[in-house]
Amino acid sequence: MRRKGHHQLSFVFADSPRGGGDVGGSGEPERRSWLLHTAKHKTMTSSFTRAADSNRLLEAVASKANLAQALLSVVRNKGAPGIDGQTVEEAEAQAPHLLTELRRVLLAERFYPGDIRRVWIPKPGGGQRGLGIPNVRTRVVQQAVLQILEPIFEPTFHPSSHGFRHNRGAHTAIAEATEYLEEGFRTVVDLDLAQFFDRVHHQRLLDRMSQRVADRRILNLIRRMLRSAVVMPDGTRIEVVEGTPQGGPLSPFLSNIVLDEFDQEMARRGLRFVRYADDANVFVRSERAGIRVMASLRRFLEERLRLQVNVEKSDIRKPEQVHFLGFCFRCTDGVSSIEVALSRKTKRRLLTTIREMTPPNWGRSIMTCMADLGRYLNGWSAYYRLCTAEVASELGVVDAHVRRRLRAIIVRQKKRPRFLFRYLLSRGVSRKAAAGTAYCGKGNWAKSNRPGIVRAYPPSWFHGRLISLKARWHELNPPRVNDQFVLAL
DNA sequence: ATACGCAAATG
RNA sequence: AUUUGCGUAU
Ligand SMILES: Nc1ncnc2c1ncn2[C@H]1C[C@H](O)[C@@H](COP(=O)(O)OP(=O)(O)OP(=O)(O)O)O1
Ligand SMILES: [Mg+2]
Repeated sequence: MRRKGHHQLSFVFADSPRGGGDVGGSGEPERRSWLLHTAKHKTMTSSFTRAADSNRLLEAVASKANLAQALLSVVRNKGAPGIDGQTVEEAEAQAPHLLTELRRVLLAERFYPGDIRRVWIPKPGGGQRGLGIPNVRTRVVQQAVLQILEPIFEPTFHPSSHGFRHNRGAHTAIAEATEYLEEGFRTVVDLDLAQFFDRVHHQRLLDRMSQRVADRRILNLIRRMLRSAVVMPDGTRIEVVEGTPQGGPLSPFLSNIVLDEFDQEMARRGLRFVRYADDANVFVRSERAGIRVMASLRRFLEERLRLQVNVEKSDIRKPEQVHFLGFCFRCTDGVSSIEVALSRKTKRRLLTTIREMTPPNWGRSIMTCMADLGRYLNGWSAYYRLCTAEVASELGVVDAHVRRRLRAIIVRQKKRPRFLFRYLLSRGVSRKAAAGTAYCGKGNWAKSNRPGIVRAYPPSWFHGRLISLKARWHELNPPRVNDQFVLAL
């Protein structure tokens, strides 16, 4: 029962103000420097109210420096406006006024968070994800709370929790998972929660926070923000009894507080696990153990934490079958070493985005296409660089595929076979090879692989103009020599 | 070393 | 929210 409302989608991701009427260049960099300046005294504020048992945490949250810092990061994120329509640019323009106003209203405990705007975006695996976009000013408050509470909770979170945390991420998570597999725990209990953020239990969360946070005013503030009603794209207003908005800067942190209880329980049972947000992988030695662990952990989650397990995503899997953070694992028989490989979904998605970014009917110049592709492939390889060397060698065929897609564009841009023939000659291809490409009588895709065009655009031509996934892997994986890292430049 | 900006990825 | 890569500047 999907509703219309897709037209609002573009609004959410509407990029910042390229076409906007910012005429007077006056003050644009000025107010930014004002923000930077007032955000500077961060060290002072955090020193006197760092302790969790402090009764004056709200003063720390509402300090000018902290609010300025919070506004800066909200502005940097360039998010969409909330239900009050205020954009991040407007908020930045009114920064001095906004900050004093927020400070006043927060300290008086009269901050009104306003409703949350619901926006539907498509999920990668099909279905729709309901984002909750709070007002910009509310996002600033959430960010301000985050900056104060995070240092308090962060040190007590479990080391096997890697999602949304400082100095942790997918790479540390995969590293830890690989360790467990190498130790011989080669059955994976993969647990994913259903609609995780939407089902966070408010009272449970606040109770757990109250064990560490003495200042009740902070808890009341968070409670009020959690209870914000949601306004659907069609205007219907819905009261909220559970969940934390997917789009609030504080939400990921709150979700870690909720699932920290789960981490402690798994640790208490002596389980080896890696958790990233609502995706938990538990490593056991046998399938029998896996079945037992799956059942008991599921009971714990559903009965104690009141969270529902997503039965479609959750299962007991062999390392080759898992899809964890985009990776899967390969156990070479006998040897203890584990290969980190691209999961099937990841491979498929890589190829489809390459295909989408290189349409045969590309209208602009081939160089802009290669620039776009380069940006994408560069970021892609930065993330997937931690796959093992064996996998990296397979990336060579992807590179070749990319080159062929680009050659197909070049071929098509020459419209007629005769033009292509002459163009190939001009690039120094022999008459025979040029004719074999231009007049082969096949389609552009077939032509893109023929010797004529390949000789006009050989791999060496692409070298330096377009990044190669395989080459990037070798650049990014630090070449190690005798326990010493060598850095060029 | 710090900070800003762009990009990719995970959830 | 976090991470990583690149660029710029002090
Ligand atoms: N684009 C996003 N913006 C903000 N939060 C997100 C985003 N994607 C994921 N999250 C957060 C909210 C989700 O509840 C949580 C877990 O993600 P995910 O498992 O993919 O979806 P889900 O748990 O909400 O639904 P599902 O039932 O499909 O598992 O991560
Ligand atoms: Mg989930």
